[in-house]
Amino acid sequence: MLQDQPERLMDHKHGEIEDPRAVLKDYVAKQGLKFTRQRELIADVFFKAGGHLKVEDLLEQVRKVDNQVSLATVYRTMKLLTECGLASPHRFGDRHTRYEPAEQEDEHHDHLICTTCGTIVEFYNPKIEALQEQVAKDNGFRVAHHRMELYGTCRDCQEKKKKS
Amino acid sequence: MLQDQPERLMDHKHGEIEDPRAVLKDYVAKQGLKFTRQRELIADVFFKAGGHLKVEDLLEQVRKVDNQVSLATVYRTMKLLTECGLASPHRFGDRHTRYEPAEQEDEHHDHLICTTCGTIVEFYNPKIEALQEQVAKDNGFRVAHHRMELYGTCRDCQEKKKKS
DNA sequence: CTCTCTGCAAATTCTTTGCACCTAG
DNA sequence: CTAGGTGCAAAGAATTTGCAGAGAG
Repeated sequence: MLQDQPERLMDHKHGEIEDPRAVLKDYVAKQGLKFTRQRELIADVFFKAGGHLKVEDLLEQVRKVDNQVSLATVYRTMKLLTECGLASPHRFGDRHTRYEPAEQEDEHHDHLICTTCGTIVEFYNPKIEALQEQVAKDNGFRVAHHRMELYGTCRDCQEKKKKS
Repeated sequence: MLQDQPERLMDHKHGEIEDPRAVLKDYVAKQGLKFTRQRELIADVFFKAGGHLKVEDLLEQVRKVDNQVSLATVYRTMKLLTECGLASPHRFGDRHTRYEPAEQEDEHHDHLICTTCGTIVEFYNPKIEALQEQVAKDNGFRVAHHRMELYGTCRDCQEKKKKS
């Protein structure tokens, strides 16, 4: 099951925001908030990791550097990163919220998820995107965002299953 | 926000299982389980409602008939309906699990969701389905199921927004 | 210095579970 | 009769929040 596995993350990186730390610093300054040691650390860890992490995973990574950081601060910081457009929350098969770096314009992607080993692969298919727009239009909707997730078995897990 | 609104449900029905109550009765018998008053009632209410209900909504409906039924029983029954292939859980933007009648083979559909009024519209687009298969194949995945949700504003809410 | 942050623990929200009584088969 | 089911209340799990002391600007 997807539930509680150590996860292998995708090996492909998607378009990233130039300097997320700077964006955060700016946002924080403009709002009269503070650029704290914890926020810096959490943001750094998050962007280094590259995505699809549960808050708990993030905390674990963060604590390797500073084990005083609390879970609440990680939650609060991820919410802040979401507000300033640097991260976005996702929910896949399990009950945890996972964050990934926010997409740039035209950098949107969808997900392939292996329900056996938990691998998450990103993809982008312009034909599908176009058809989605069409479907929305046909139904009178203006689409703000969407999600598409294909759940199944990855190549490795298919082969392992054959052998056993 | 989608969060806590009274919801308007879709006005279109999709392919349904002939006699869900019979399927449940069968399943229950085969497993040495029991076909109780509560299970019957919950299943009836669920199939009459047609989908996208939160467990809480379901309980509310059920209690109109028998207000002794407990939330726990509704949870347990929906799990049972899921096991016997009559219902499937979904999670949209908010934090509630919603159930909808299970899809028949080739009766799959996806969702358009209005984030203003909560309306959910179902659709099916064979071209998109085919492209999804293709993408999966290209990535070495065998797809078991998928979800696609387009979030945006429905026609009515777009017009209301213009006026105000 | 001041106002925001942080860590902690308690509170919330949704969902699951243990248990004593109840009921379908 | 006798599993299995139900209602209730308590437990869990993920996330949020109140508060008093800590720290950024």
